[in-house]
Amino acid sequence: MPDFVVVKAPPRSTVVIRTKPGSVDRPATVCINDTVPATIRDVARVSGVHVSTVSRTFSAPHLVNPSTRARVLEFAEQLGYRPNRAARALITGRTHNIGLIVADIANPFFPPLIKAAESHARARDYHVFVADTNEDAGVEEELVLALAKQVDGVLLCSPRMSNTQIERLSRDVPLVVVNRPVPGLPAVVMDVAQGARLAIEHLITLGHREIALLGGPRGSWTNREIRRSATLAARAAGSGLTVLGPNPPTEDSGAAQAEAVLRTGATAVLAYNDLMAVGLIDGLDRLGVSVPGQISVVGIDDTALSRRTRPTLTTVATPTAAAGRAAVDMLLQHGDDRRTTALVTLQTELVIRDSSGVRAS
Amino acid sequence: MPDFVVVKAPPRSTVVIRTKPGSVDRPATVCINDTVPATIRDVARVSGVHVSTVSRTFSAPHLVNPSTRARVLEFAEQLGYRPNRAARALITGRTHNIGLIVADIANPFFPPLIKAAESHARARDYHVFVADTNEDAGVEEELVLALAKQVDGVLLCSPRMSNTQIERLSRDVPLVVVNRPVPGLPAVVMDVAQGARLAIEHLITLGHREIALLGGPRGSWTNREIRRSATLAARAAGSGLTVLGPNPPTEDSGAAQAEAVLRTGATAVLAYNDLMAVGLIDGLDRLGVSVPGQISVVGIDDTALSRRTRPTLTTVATPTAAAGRAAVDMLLQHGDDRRTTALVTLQTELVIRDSSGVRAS
DNA sequence: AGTTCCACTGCAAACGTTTGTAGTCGCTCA
DNA sequence: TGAGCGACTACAAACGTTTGCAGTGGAACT
Repeated sequence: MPDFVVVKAPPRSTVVIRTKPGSVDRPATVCINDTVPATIRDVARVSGVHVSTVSRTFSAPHLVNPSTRARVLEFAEQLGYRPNRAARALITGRTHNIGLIVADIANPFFPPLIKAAESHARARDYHVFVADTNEDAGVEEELVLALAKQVDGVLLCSPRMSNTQIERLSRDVPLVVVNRPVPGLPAVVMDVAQGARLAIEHLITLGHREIALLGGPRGSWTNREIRRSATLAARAAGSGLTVLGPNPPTEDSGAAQAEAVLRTGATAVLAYNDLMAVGLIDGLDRLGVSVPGQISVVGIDDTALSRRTRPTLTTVATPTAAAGRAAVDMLLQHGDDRRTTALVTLQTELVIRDSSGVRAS
Repeated sequence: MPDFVVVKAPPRSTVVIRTKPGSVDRPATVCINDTVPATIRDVARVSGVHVSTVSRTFSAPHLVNPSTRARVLEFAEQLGYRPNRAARALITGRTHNIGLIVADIANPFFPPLIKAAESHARARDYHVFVADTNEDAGVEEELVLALAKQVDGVLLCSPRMSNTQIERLSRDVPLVVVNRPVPGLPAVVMDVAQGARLAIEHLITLGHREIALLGGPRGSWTNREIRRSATLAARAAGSGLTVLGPNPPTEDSGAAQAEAVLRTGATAVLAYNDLMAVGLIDGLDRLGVSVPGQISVVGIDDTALSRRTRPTLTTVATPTAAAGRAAVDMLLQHGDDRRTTALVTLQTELVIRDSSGVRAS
């Protein structure tokens, strides 16, 4: 039973009056301050122990006597004490923050990834900075540098930078790359090659012999993979594949390519992502071309969109949430041992819906 | 012309050798360390000035001699020096970070808001923590508390907490609330009342006399506003309005309410948000009810979805990006003067698309 | 020549933590 | 009885900055 009370009162400082002459080193009245947050020092004063003991109560509980610990915790609770992570970071060098850099938050591919990464990180007591580069490599670099001192690592999602740039940055801060393998760095990628192959095979099974590939952005590794794999799969089946692009990975861009797609004479199209596929369907619709009646369209990513369009979209499902979680895990593991490299490849699968159909004769 | 050179070499510490006996206090050879980041102290040593001068070079340039400043900047550049924001925060009390707490990142309402807020904040040299509460008030509170020490303020988007809770939290950290007015706190809200009125009037103009309101989540201020305003508008026109709910603001929930909507006998529905509207349309479709043939459906938010559904969705457009920017502005203004209160109300407008039509006779 | 002022720079304390080292105390064991 | 040990706690330095204060030298004014 502590022989002092906790009251509310205005000014800074925890120690106010000593009523009992006996307790010289512990205040009899404690002043909870409403405006200035309590520090470890306040807790120490009130509970009559040294700050280091309070510190250990939180960061190494097994080193402090259970009864002392209980008392400290009680006062910490009463004072509303919360450790200052910035101060802790200053001395330990670990911030318990991570950075998450994406090309475009509004692109429906990313929110599930962000959500999964954030909740996974928080479950491990990490907070997440989210930043948007607007598909700009320069912004990407600046952002990593700006965040470097505030985080224990950065998740670089679908970066548009060069490998060299990325490697250089990785000397300033641990990096995990998502959606692209970078030699010497941990990365998590989706097996889009497999997905693209499945998509092409699906279209060929439906009788299509001339297929168009609606390409994505220039810097994208995913784009190159899709192209490589689709070309191979088409050739293996003796079908033609016409590649269009590079194009920005947006809905508008997909719509704008509708005429170009028609000119290729293809009866089926594989698009770089759902967004472009949806745009393309709209564009074709405006030209009076029906999907899948006259042309089949397949997307990639299986974003929330794909179930909502009419016709619903056949697409390659990429496990974005799993990728977010995996990336966080790799970052937190590799925090110290930065030399370790690993490449996690996540499987993709084809989701057949209504936008692909048998070739019109 | 500085009489020392900059070379690459492995170990910590900037000062290595003095070749010229004359320059006792400035190193002749400088060791750029690849693994440990340069501190203000390294820059000071190399440029032969005190740390405080280096500090001022960055935080109060007008106080340092232009030529000194130039030299310091040059060496800072060469050493790759970047100020440590955590250390700066520790002493200034300002972190240059803000927190952004949303109910569900994957809800298409939020990404545009997050994107706008992040880019607006970054333009002002602030970084943004994004966190997701999964629509849980408890998580909300915990998150604000956890973030409090690391940020200069928090944007609370569509909070599910009680006003009392929010007010209590606002004593720990400056808060700006989005999508809900809280007495005594700065907030930015959308004029959904106006939007709901416009929607109801639109439906009435189309001949509908029995309208259903598909309500949203319990804690939502927006939900109450919509209900209040829709009721008023319907009554003014002598029409009936049946309110359903509360419901979770999700697509599934909208679909699940399809039968309940039919039972009300309404020929038109106003939904709490686009997500529910889209779900409802699906649900009705599954029951063989056509939209807008038999029932008209109007959403709220004008998310990216609404243009992509078939039929495209008539909906109330809320300026989410503008709300994000406004909230950031208010937070950054009110940082010091927390007593100031302000309520920014953003206009909404009705976007008429294909999901609403004249009442079937 | 002396005074005042200004522009600039150095000094040192502070911010809230962590952590290596050095006690102190009471036990156990020989 | 005294050495040794284990459990606990105090001390103090450190992390990388900012900032009030004091000091310096020189220019301008009287």
